[in-house]
Parts: sequence; structure tokens; C-alpha cells
Amino acid sequence: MGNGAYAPSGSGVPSEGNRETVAEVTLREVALASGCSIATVSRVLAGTRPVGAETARTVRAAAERLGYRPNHVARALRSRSTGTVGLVLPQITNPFFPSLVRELEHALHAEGRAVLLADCDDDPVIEAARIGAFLGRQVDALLLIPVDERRSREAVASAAAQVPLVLLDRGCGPGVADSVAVDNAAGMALVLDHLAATGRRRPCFIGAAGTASAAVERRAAYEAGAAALDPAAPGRIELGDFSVEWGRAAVDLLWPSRPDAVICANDLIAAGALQRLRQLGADVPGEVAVTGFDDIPLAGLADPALTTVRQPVGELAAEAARLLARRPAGGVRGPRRTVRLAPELVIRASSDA
Amino acid sequence: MGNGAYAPSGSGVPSEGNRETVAEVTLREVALASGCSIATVSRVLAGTRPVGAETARTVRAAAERLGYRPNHVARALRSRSTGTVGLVLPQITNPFFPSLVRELEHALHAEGRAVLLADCDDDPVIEAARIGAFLGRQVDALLLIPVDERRSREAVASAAAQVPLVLLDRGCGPGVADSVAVDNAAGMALVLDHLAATGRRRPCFIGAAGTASAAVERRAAYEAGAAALDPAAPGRIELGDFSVEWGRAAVDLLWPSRPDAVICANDLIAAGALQRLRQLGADVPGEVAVTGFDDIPLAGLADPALTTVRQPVGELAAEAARLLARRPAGGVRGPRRTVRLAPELVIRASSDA
DNA sequence: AAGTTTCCGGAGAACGTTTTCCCATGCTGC
DNA sequence: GCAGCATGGGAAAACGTTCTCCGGAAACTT
Repeated sequence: MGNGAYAPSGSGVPSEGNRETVAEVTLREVALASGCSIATVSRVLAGTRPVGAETARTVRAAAERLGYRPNHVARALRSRSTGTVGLVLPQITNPFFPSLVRELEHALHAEGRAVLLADCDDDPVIEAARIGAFLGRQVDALLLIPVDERRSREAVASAAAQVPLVLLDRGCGPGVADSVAVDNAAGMALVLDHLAATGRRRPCFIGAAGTASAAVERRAAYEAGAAALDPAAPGRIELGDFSVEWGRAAVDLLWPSRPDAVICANDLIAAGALQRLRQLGADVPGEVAVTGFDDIPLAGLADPALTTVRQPVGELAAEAARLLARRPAGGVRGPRRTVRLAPELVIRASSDA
Repeated sequence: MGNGAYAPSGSGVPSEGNRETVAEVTLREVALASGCSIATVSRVLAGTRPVGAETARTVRAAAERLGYRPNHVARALRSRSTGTVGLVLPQITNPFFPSLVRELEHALHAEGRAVLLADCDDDPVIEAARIGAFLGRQVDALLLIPVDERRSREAVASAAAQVPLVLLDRGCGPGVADSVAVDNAAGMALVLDHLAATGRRRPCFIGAAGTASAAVERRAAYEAGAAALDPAAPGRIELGDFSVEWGRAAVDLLWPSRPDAVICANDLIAAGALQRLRQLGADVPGEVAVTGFDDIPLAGLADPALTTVRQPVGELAAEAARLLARRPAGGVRGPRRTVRLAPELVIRASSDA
């Protein structure tokens, strides 16, 4: 029974005995074999009510012998819980998401729930459709990284009224649903402190336009922190999107003014910036430091390796699972909770003084 | 009805009328409202048997009006098909997988099937457990990227006996299950042809040890091709694993012999090799060309951008879906099919003569 | 000794579908 | 006019659970 997590078949050679692997074994067969009723078998196996020790043993033996495996579908129909969570995200190919998905998958599987995955192609319409499909499949809950702060709102709100729903990484307007994300302001503050401590005085910022919460919060935090750093020269700010291409392009705009630190709103931008700076012959980190945000795998691979802010992906996932578990069913009750987790500064060569 | 893919609620303001969003609408309610039997409603909505035109209209109107949404769980219990496929992979954080997952998700959702995701942490034991869990949840089929050629075999074979199962990207021994993968030999041949055409004469190979099919096939193809290229100097071969670190380390072993082309078994190795070569002051591509395999996003971002072999991810996914669809149910019948898809050479700066 | 509470176990009703029967009706062909 | 046959529709049996009753027996109470 050690390895056979799913194969009721015997040991290796399928020679004799239990051929009943074909006709699915149900509670009924176990009941018949153990000489008691279906109800009793159910109770023994589910442990929902105490059952006589002797009977329990017989039942368990019979179940084991026949290789009984509960039918989750039937169970779901009756108990109105599928043990399934839908995970909806904008683009699995966004390099920040895989590790988050991984942690979520582990956290959820650990409590016996399975993960239905949907990729929205960054399209709110597809997102709404996927949410609807999952709801139709009776997921117990939804984990959602919204595509867009505004255009996802309607679908999210409507879904949150039907099942427990936790927003991840990005917000979706106030009071729409529970949410858990990294503390972007704290992360940006870590970066600025580090740069200040290593003597950088002429920072600039390459961010992303739009209303996405990560974009807004990181930009605001930079503004606040940079002004505190040196009220006279808060540094230039350029806004584009969260892409490598934009990082490259922004450097062309900023480099002429010779900043000594380029702070980027995420690692992709930073990777682009780094690449372009090197092409322009800039000395990183001697002449100029570059920092990113998120700590995607690419950050450690860049050359020089990128100083960045690591999101606590594991905690993010654990917290999301916890929020889901807390919200019982109808989901409507209770105020929305927002959890902010502290990030960690990862200092690498790109800012090493 | 345009947007409300999942919300049966009316238009905006929840003022009057249908409050039955709360108590789930079933076939029974629709039958009652349209004055006919449950069976008829089911037939109209599922289209399983012709029904009188007048009745059909009435039923459809009632269903629309009440906002009927079929209960997938009940349907699954009765029809023994959940419309769900399990996708089991070694490590979602492996940068080659996200795009594959994306394509698979789209292909499957397009035919109305939902995707259950499992990440195995590169551990065959976890893999077996996940497969078992999915089987217990009555997935209609399994899509699997095996962790290990040998150690995954038992679980895979056992699962393949129960549901249609398609192996992706990596094999798992002959005759175990249907499988679809890129033609590694053809890909390596493309690389070698390109390098020969651009005048490279002293190749070497950084590969991965072990029995994983990608490792074995790419290595064998290199040996065959390099020998054909120049029987006298087939080039050195170093074997490690599919990682950036190994790429870096291997360069230290190989560079002293001054090859003019470093052919890597995947892009991660190539990225490491590229990095180390640059650190050593080598001129890429002037002095030495570097090539990868897979065309992960990192390949285009490396500096210089990496020449590599692009896997036809979309076709891979489509073909996998097709194989699944072909195999009816029990899965045991019929010979195993193996599909090999042709890759494409992507020439970038790292090999530009 | 008669209530009363526990305890253990069984019968059977859900859960919401799909599907198999079966019964009407209205037709066709003799 | 009657067998035969499509056609449209309903009643009810599954599917495999969980869970609510209910009953009997044993163990306490009074």
C-alpha cells in the first residue's frame, strides 16, 4: 500500500484475485462485502459519526481488500462542495506568476483541494468567461489575479458574491473582495534606503502607466521616498509598461541626464534597462546602479545580477489559502480583508557600490 | 446577455423580479415554469433528442428567463464524464513550461474542458500521488510531462490503463502511452547545418546526463551530426544538467580548447555559457558561437540574443488535445501513437557570423 | 420496574442530471 | 378498419454519495 496511491491493483504481476479494478468499487460493494449497510460504510470511511469498533474494522478491511476509492463527483453532488479552487490569472507566461502558481498549487493540494487553472491572455472578456465557467463547475472558491483594476471589477464583484474569492498580487478597487499582495511601498522604501546608504544621490524611476495597483503603488512610493531622499532633486520619472522593451527605450530617454541610480518598477523593465545601459557603454554598478522588483528568475541571471525586491511568494500563497479557508460559504458576509506582506531586499551586483 | 457569461442576475440594479439567483435554478424549476417534464427540458437544452418546435421554444424561454445554469457535477455523476483533464508537470517554474501550459489551457478550454493543474516539484513520488488524486477526481484524461523516464513509468502505465493519457515533451519508455514531442534530432540538425553554413568547424556540446529523452536525443543527434560535419574532430561533449550553473561550469572545462561553436542542450545551459564566456572575455559571436534549444523567453533577452531551436508549442498542444480526443475511453485499446513535430531554427546574434 | 438517555445501525430520501422505458397520438399501408 | 410505425412527451430509474430519520438494545436514571 506504500506506493499504490491510486492503483488498487495488487503487487506487480496481475495474475490472480482482484480483477475488480474494472468495475468501479462503490460503497455498495463494500457494504455487501462487509455485511452492513451503505450508511455504516460511509460513516466509517468518512468518520462522520462514531461506529462500533468491530464493525469499523470489518468495513475498513473490506474497503482495503476491494480497493475502494471514493467517487469525488458523487460526493460533491451530495455535499455541495467539489474540493476545487479556480485559479484565474492574466498570463501564465508572465515570469512572475509561475512561482506563485507553484506555491498556490502546493498550499491548496496540501489541504486536499485541486486547482483548476485558467489563463486569460490579458483579456478581461476572457477573464469573465473563465470565471463564469469555473462558477458553473461549482468551484468552492476562486483565486484571482485580476487583469485590470477597472475592467475586471464587475466580473470579480459578481463572482465574489457567489463564492469565497481572494484577489492576489493586484487589487481591484476597494471593498470588492479579500485580497493579499506584497507591500509595494515598503519594498520601494527598501530600495531607496539601500541606494541612499550606498551613496546614490541622483535617482530616476522607470515605471508603468495605468491604474494597475502595482504600477500606482510603486510609483507613489518612489515619489514619496525620492523626495525624502533629496527634496531638491526627486529624479525623473518615465512611464511605460512592464516590459523589457520599455526598459530599453526608457534608458534612451534618461541616460543623457546621467542619473546614478535607475530604479525600475519591475524586473523586466530593469533587465531591459541593464541591457541598454551596457550597450551604451555605461558602467553598472560603478557609474549607475539598477534595481528591479519581484525577483523573477531572470533577475539572478542578468549580468550584472539584478538587485531587486523579492516578493514573499510562499507567504502570499499561504495567506491566500488562509483567507479562503476563513470565509465560510456564501461569501457575502463579513467585511473584505486586505493583507499586505513585507517584501525582502535582495542585493546583487547591479547596485553593489 | 452579452456580458453576463456567468451572472444570471438582471441588468445592473437588483431592484425587482428574479431574486432566484440565490436558490440555484435546476431543471425542475425550468420544467415547472414551462409546464413540461424534466426529461423534456433536459432534451431541449442538451439537444439529445428531437423535441417539438413549440415546446422547445417555451422551454428555452423559461430557461433564459430563470437564468438556468446546468450543474456540471450532477451531469458528471450521471454521464460519467467530468469534462476535466489533469495536467501534471514536473515544475511549473521551469521556464519552458509556462508557454506550453498556456497553449494547452487554451486548446482544452476551447473544447469546453477544464484543466486541473499539478506541480510535482520534480519528484516522482509526488507525481504518482497527484496522478492518483486526479484519477480519484474522475478526470476524463491526463496530460503529463513525466518527471523521469524510468521512475515515472510505473505510475504512468497504471494511469494510462484507466484514462486516455498523453505524454508531452518527454517520453517514458516505449509503448507506455501516447506521446507528442518535438523532433529533437531534427532540431539539432538545424543547428549543426546553420553552424556549418556559417563556417564553424570546431564545435563542442554541453548537454545533460541522465535518461531523460530530451537529454538523450539531443546528445545523440549532436554526435551524429558533428561526426558528419567533420569526422576527424567531432568535438568534445560535456554532460551535466539542464541548468544555468552547469552552463557556466562547462565553459570553464571547454573554453581552454578554443571551440568556435558551443552547442547547448537547452537555453538555460546556453545562457550560463554565454555569461561565463563573456566574463572570460570571449567574443560572441565573433570568436565563438553559442546556441540553445527550446526558445524560452530568456533566449531573446540574453546578450547577445541567443540562437536557438523553437519548439512548436502551439502545435504541440493542439496535437496533444487531438490525441486525447481520439482515444475514446478505456484507453487500453489501440496501439500507442507517438507524434514528432518539426522545430524551427531561430537565428539571433549569438551565432551571427 | 418503568422511564430515559445513550449508542449503534439501517432504510431511504435527497443532490441534479441523463437516459431508458413506456404511452399516447397521428399517420401510413393494407 | 386494423397492424405497424414514427413522433413527442412523461415517469422514473439510475449515478454514488451524505445525512436525516427511525428503531432497537443496552445502560442509566428515578
